[in-house]
Amino acid sequence: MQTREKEALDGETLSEAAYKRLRRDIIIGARPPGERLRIEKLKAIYAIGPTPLREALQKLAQDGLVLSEGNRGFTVAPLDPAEFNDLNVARTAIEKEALRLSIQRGGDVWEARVVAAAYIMSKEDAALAAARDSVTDSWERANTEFHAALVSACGSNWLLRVRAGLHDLCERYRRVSVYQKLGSRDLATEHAEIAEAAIARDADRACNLTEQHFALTASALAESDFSGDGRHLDRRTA
Amino acid sequence: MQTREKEALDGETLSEAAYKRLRRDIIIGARPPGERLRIEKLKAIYAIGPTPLREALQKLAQDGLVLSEGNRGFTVAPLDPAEFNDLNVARTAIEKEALRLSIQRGGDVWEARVVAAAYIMSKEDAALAAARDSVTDSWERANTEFHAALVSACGSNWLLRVRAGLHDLCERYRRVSVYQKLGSRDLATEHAEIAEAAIARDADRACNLTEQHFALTASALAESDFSGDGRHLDRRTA
DNA sequence: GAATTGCGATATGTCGAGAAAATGAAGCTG
DNA sequence: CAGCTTCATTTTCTCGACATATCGCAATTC
Repeated sequence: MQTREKEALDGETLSEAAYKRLRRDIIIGARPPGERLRIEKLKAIYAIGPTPLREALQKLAQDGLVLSEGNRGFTVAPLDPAEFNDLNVARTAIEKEALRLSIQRGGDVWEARVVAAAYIMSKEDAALAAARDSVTDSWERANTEFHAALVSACGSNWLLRVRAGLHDLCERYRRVSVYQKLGSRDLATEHAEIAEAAIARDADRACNLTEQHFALTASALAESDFSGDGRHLDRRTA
Repeated sequence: MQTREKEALDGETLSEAAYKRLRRDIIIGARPPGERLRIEKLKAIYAIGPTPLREALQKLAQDGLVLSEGNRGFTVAPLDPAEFNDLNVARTAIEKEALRLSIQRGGDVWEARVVAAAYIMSKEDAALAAARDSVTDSWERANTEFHAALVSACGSNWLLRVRAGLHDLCERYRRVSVYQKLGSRDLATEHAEIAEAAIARDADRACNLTEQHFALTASALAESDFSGDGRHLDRRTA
């Protein structure tokens, strides 16, 4: 009886724990793009031995969040506008297909989840428009759930898995972008319209809106000049 | 496209070597679906220590070719018809989008590559139709290159990366399927028509043909009863 | 004075052994 | 006889230390 609960918490291997913690730290920007990830340093920070750390880094490299060079160690993947466009093309294609399938196949529980996510999202969008400081984490959570809810009924776990991976890769860019071009966008309306079209089962409209939604983020980001060149910059302004 | 030949071999990490060898062995079926991958055993087979092996297995788990369970080791991912359908939905969506973009953006070198790949493919298709025994490897290579050539000009490295991953996952299924339902298909014509439509810049037709092409493989496989249950492990038969 | 080359220092990659966990079987209890 | 507990075996996971490769620096040579 206790075993189950303890397993879920304690039974996690250090390798998995390191993977999750590193992943999160990279996505939120705690480990800036281009930073070299030396094992000794990470060992001190996370209090984990070299083996689990290496395993975590290999997995992250497979995800595309970390670059692994031959015998030259690991670095946080740099942030490059060109690569984001690239990434966005792939993400948009997958999101549209998943959305179309989801609208086609979704039932009551799907609708309910979308409605609930849209409700939260509207609140977060409003909060973000008002004060753009401490909202990020909860806004990102809401945004993630909002889009995840929309495609959740698509019926293909692999489509969802790929989508989730690309979503996470984009999140790093998004966290840089959202602040900068915030004034000129009406995220609340964009999100509301997408949800509305999805519930109304208007797949074409929902897909078009989503495409525009992603494209706006992409164009906003194209103008951003985040210094993600690959040089190891130690600190960034929070 | 590969890097320097000798350095790539000498400077290659054991971890990478193990990854490549295991990956290939799993895809071609040398390590059957459901097989438990015990470290000690692999150590003996590949003459590599536990650490590089574990790193390779973690990466393969990230790819979806291997399942990694908590403290219970690794197993080759089972082959399940339902999952193949799932996989095929994702693959079809991505392939179609990449193909559309590629047809739109491809230039002379792209056309040349497609023509060349189609030429090889026609020969391999003919050979496969004639004698269905030892053709597999070269046929698979041709098939891989054929479809890769078609989408190569899509302009998004991430789209290609995701596509390649799904392609590899499907290859295991394909290797089981192609033989069984071979008689009822005309692969040569299917491939030729796709290439023709692509060169003619008829994106809609090329996408539709590709979708059918994939769907045929999927339906052929749905009837196959490969024992990918995870049952027949390396357990000695009583 | 510039380029090269050899050497030292740092970091990465790999191995073997030990700790933690799971599996399976025997023994005990009701 | 069934179900639970206990214990031994097997396997996985983690750590520390060694071997190997890379990078920076200084000395040497043309």
